[in-house]
Amino acid sequence: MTAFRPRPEPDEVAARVTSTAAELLEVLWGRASTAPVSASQLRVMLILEHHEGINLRTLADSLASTPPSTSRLCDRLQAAGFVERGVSPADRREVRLYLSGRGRAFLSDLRGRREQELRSVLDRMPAAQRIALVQGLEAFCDVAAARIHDDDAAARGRTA
Amino acid sequence: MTAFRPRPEPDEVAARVTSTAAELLEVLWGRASTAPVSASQLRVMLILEHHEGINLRTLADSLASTPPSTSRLCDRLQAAGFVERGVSPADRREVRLYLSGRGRAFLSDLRGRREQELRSVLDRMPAAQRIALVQGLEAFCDVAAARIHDDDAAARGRTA
DNA sequence: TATTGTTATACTCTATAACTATA
DNA sequence: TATAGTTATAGAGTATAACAATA
Repeated sequence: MTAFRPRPEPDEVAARVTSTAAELLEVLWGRASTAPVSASQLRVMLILEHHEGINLRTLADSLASTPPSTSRLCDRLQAAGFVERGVSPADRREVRLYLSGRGRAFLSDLRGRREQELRSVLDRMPAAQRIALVQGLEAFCDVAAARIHDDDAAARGRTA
Repeated sequence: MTAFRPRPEPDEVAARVTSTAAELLEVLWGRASTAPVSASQLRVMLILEHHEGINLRTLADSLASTPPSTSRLCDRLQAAGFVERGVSPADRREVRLYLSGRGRAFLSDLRGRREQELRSVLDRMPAAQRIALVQGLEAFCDVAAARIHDDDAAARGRTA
C-alpha cells in the first residue's frame, strides 16, 4: 500500500506506533462524554487553565482561530459559568479571561472519567510494558511541553 | 488541588501520564492541518478505512452520532471525492459506504504530516526512553484495539 | 492611525421530527 | 408495521467583513 522503505529509521517506527496509539485513544476517549461542554469549548478551558488572565486575541491565536469565533465561544462558556471575563487594568480595550471554580471542577471530573477509560486498557497490559510505557511517556511529555512552550514564545515574538 | 491519595496505584500513575501525553499530542497535532477535511469528516474516513462497505446506520452508531448528521457528512465527503456510496445487493434500502482512492491518499498524506510533528519530539528524546515508549505503546495498541473491537461486537449484539 | 473586541452575515456540523422507499 | 435513509428545521461553531471603543 505504501512506498518501498529500505531500513526504516528508529524514529520512523516510533512515530508510526505513537500515531496509531493516538488514533486508538481518540476512539476510546470518544466514549467519555464531555457534555455539556463541546470539543471547542474544552480546548478553550485547557488553554485558560495554564494561562490565567490571557486576552481574547492571544487565546484566538492559541486556538489557531479568529477573535469573533473565540468571542462567541467565551459568550457561551461564560453563560454556562465555566469562564469569567474581566477588564485589563493596563489597557481598557483588553478582556482578561479566567477559568471559574466550576470550570476547574469540570476539568478535574472529565480527567477522572477519561483516565478510567485508560485504566481499562492499562490494567490489561503486562506490567513490564506498562512500566516501559510510563518511562517513555514521561520523557515524551518533557520534550513535547518544551517544544510547545518554545513555539508559543516564538509566536509571541513575531506578533509583538 | 486534588484530594489526598495514599499510595497511588501504578495504573493510576500510568493513566495520569498517558492522559497528559495525549493532551500534549492534541496541541501538537492541531498544527498539522487536516484541510479541506473537517475533524468530523476525518473520523468518518478513519472508520471507513477499516470497515469497507459499512452501512449508514452502523457508521452513525460508530460515530455516536445520528443518521441525518452522518448522511450530510457523507454528502460532502462524496462531493469532495473522498467517499463513495453504493447500493446493497441484499437490501435495496441500505447504502454501502466506501473510501475512494483519493480518500486513502489523503489519509496517507495526513499521517505523514502528523508523524513529522511527532518526530520533532521523538528525535529529541533519549534513545533508551524512546525504545521504552515504543515497547509500551505496542502493548497498549494491542490491548486497546482488542477492547474497541470487543465493545463494537457487543454493541452489534445488543442492536441485532 | 493602529489595536482590541464585538456585531453582521454566511456556511458547516449537529440534533430532533417528519417524510419516502423498501422489507 | 418496522427499518434504512433523506429532507426540514433549529441551534452551535467557524470564518470574513464591518463596526465601536480605546490607545
